[in-house]
Amino acid sequence: MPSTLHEKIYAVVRRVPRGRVATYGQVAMMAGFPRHARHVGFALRALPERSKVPWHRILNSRGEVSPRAVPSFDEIQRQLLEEEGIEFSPAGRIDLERYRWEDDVDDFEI
DNA sequence: GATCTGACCACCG
DNA sequence: CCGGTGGCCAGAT
Repeated sequence: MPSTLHEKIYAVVRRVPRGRVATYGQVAMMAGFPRHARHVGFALRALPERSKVPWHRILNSRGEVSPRAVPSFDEIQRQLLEEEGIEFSPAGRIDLERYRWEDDVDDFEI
């Protein structure tokens, strides 16, 4: 029975639709860990690059790409998001009001 | 098992 | 929006 913390988190992240984003805290809450936002980051960090899990759709509360240990990944993430039609502000930030994923609403976009 | 670290968040000013 | 503070907790050492 593989329901570990990571598994649950991945399960939630996997449900994030294309062209939408979610925050770490949001994912944590949906996974059933109201105050374990950091573990979401942990779980995603442990994730292999070419995983099916859309880790790039996870942003921090301010709607920007979280700084990673390896800076190059920031650009990769941004590129992936732009490919999905998500626009970045000049400051490299995303309008959460516009792109935030809510469990109820799973379609209608770009 | 104590200590440190971290892809964070809410809260306050 | 920005920066600092406290909190929360699974891994790594």
